[in-house]
Amino acid sequence: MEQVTNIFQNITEQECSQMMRCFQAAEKRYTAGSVISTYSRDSQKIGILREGEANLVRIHSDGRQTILEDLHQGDIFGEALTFENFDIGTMQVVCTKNCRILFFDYACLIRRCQKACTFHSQLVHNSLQIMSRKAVQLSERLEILSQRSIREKLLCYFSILAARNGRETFQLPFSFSSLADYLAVDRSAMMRELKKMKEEGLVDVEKRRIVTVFPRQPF
Amino acid sequence: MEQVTNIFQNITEQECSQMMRCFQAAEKRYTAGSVISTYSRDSQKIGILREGEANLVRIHSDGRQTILEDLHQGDIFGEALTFENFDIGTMQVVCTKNCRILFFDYACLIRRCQKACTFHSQLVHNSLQIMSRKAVQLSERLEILSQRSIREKLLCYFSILAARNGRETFQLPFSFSSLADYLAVDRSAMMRELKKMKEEGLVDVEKRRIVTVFPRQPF
DNA sequence: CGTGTTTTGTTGCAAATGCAACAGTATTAT
DNA sequence: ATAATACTGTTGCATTTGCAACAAAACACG
Repeated sequence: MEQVTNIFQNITEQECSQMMRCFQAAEKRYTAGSVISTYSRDSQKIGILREGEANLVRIHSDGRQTILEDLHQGDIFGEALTFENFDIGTMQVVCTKNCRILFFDYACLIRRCQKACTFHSQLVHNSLQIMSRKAVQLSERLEILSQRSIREKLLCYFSILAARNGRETFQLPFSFSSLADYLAVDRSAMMRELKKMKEEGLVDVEKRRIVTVFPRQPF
Repeated sequence: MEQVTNIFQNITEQECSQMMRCFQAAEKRYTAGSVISTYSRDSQKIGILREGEANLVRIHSDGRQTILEDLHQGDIFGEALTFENFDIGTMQVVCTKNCRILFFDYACLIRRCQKACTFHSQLVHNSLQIMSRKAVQLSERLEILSQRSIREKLLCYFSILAARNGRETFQLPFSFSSLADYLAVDRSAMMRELKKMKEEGLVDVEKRRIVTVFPRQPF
């Protein structure tokens, strides 16, 4: 089974452009830092991030704002998908890099158009896939953050990476500083703990190459 | 705009039963503790939790298992939705309470059936809604768990509840013990911090009724 | 090549947190 | 009504963690 990363996956270039006409899709460009606000009351648009990066943020009453999701290439977003039963106006999509975004009517996605495009169910399938993968990714990070200690967080994350790589050796996908952010812990405290773990022979770290030495299950 | 909590929302009883015949849907019952494992290779089923509670868990190679999602009434799940591009076999749905689950073919959801039911797009809409709400809920919890201190976690969660309720007073949706679990902190440490916050006049707590006293923005 | 910037590695110290344990209260079941 | 169970509130203590600060190393770039 193939991984769906793009909402247009398994839809040919030709079908795609046909569909875009059919959907009256429009592509827009945004510069880093700008806010996407094309939400009109009568026609709900959904956006597809073709290029760049953006955040879905909530603006709190006290002025603080928190990032609800970070959107990457291929992600879909829109009032119709996330803003429902939230105070619109408290939610925004903010570009963190220059973005290219494709908009089309949400109604087109869930309903077959008049021309009854055959690839329509593929589109729905892809949307569901993208959204469910996101849920799993979020749950994974939640699982890590709900560990109590730095050591447990590291081990939890490492075991996920190891599993993903199919062996007990793997490459860290980012710097130790970012790792600390990802685990939501203090960097120096994390380094200290990592050192201890090395000394105890739990892991082997050289550069960003990690070798986990998990104790065998006794059973 | 109405909140979608049920995949059959805005679909009449009659349409629903018609659709169920059309989909060859089948309802099954599971007792608390049992594992749902009706995933066959050729026909991908999705499940709808009509009653009860269940967890989507991953079984790690070291025997540990972690909860990826907890499923409640109205949630949808299935290999087609979450298990793709994961090692099936490492993922299970485990009932935590007695459950009533409705199964039908995933293909039916994304593709119109032969009889071209008109309420089909409503079904797709509902599915997308349920899944996107889940993503927002998960992000919300992530936002909370990425706070560094117990105090920050409490305040973050409280401000979400307050915003949700539209005022600075609200009711805790669960016990303090569960709250500690939700925030992934030690219960006694949380009680201690809560007491301090009361003493400092930051919050007012009586039973499960919380009144937040956030300092006014200066500007 | 040199220079400015980011990342890594360390440490002392104060504060926050988890753990264990216990008693009192509320809630539920029998 | 009574027993059993779950929840609340509290405390002492050891440990972990965050914070601040600094130096060395690695990297980026003109």
